[in-house]
Amino acid sequence: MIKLMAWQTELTRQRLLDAAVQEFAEFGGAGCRVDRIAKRAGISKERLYGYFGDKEALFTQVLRQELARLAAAVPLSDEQARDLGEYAGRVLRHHREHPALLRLLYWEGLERGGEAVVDELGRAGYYEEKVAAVARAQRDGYLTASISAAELMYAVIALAGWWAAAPQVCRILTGAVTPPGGRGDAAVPGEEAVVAMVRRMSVPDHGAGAVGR
Amino acid sequence: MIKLMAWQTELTRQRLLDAAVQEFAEFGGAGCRVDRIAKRAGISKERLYGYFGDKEALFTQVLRQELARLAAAVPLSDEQARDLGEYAGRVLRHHREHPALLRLLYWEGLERGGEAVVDELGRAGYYEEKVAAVARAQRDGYLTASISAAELMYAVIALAGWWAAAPQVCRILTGAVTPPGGRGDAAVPGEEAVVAMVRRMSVPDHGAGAVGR
DNA sequence: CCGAACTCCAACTGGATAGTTGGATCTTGA
DNA sequence: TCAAGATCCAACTATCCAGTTGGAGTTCGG
Repeated sequence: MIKLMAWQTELTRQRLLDAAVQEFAEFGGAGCRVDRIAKRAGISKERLYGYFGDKEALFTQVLRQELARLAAAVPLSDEQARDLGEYAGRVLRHHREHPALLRLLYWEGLERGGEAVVDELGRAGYYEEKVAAVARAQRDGYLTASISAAELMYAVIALAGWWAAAPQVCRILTGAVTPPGGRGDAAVPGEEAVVAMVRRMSVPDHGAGAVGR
Repeated sequence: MIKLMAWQTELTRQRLLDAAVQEFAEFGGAGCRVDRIAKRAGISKERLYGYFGDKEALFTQVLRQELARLAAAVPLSDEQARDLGEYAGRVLRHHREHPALLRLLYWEGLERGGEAVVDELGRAGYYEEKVAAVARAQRDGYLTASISAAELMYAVIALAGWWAAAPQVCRILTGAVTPPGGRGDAAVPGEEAVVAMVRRMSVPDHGAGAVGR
């Protein structure tokens, strides 16, 4: 008989995981503190080690779970791929609502980007699907063929998410210099602007484009 | 009489600073190790503390010096602002040749992005100049006016530099999944693609645009 | 009610690391 | 040749932090 896990164990585990996501997103792998995670979760450190083994394993777990979810978070059907700008807008909105995941992605990139990364094959699937959808939209004349599908996806992701990687530059760019000891807010680029930029860059080259008509 | 600094002191200092740039770029503020910096520089740790005080001060120094240089690195005259794509290409090339500085920028963004940042006012100047140049190019009809100058600059910087923030995603996007224990290379987007994307998004809206003709 | 598993907590260990110190050696200007 | 300051180096201290342990309280199934 399999143990039925009555009790709160699943909840406890989840609380720890959630706290870890927040902590890692805020401080990264090198800057985070196990004690802080436990305190944040309201769970004893002993439990954390009981469930996850060690900090490294917990980090890996967090990355695997959250970044796979992130890659799959904003779907892209063939239909939708015909207006990449709209898609970029949705990606931007998603990131704005879940900035922690975006930061997680960047920590992973800076701290471990050189090595093979957690669940690389699995995550690759999500991106491949989207690139393929874009390629089909190009083939059918809804998007320019003068830029590769992968590079169009690159542009979408970069434009929709760069602000979280360098918020200080965004603040400077928009002229919102942080004055007293105030915590400068995110300074996300305007959604309409991102939508417009991606549309303009991806629109078919001339004549009877099918997009928008 | 001012002390003339004969001796190698300036060189010693510079070696330490250079090593610190490399170390910080590689590991960030939380992950770097003072001993490693000293060893990398071939200078004793004692000297490092003699010159810079402590790790925090050294980090601040590195950020101030290198990131101000980075902001000023790729100039943008009014003339050049008329072809933003070409400018994006230059920025990309610069980043590709000095990836350490780009990583420095991202570490700063992730670790300290929320707070007011080193030399924010000084650095703002460099960006303001460029935004202003773009705005003039828009006013004169060389670039679309449908996207704000600041947001166009945002796009240029994001497209030219995002790859270093999330190299793992770039690797996945381009299908170059890291196989053995191999250190996956940077997977920088193609320069022509970036140039093309920025040109397409910034081209004047219709009719007698002055660009490229 | 009992035992097993869950939980807490505080104290502890061990290793890594920031920063210091003292003494030896070398460089340079006078 | 001398003094001052630059450099090295190895050892040292103090702290921080990951991970462990033991004991006590709690909650469930039976």
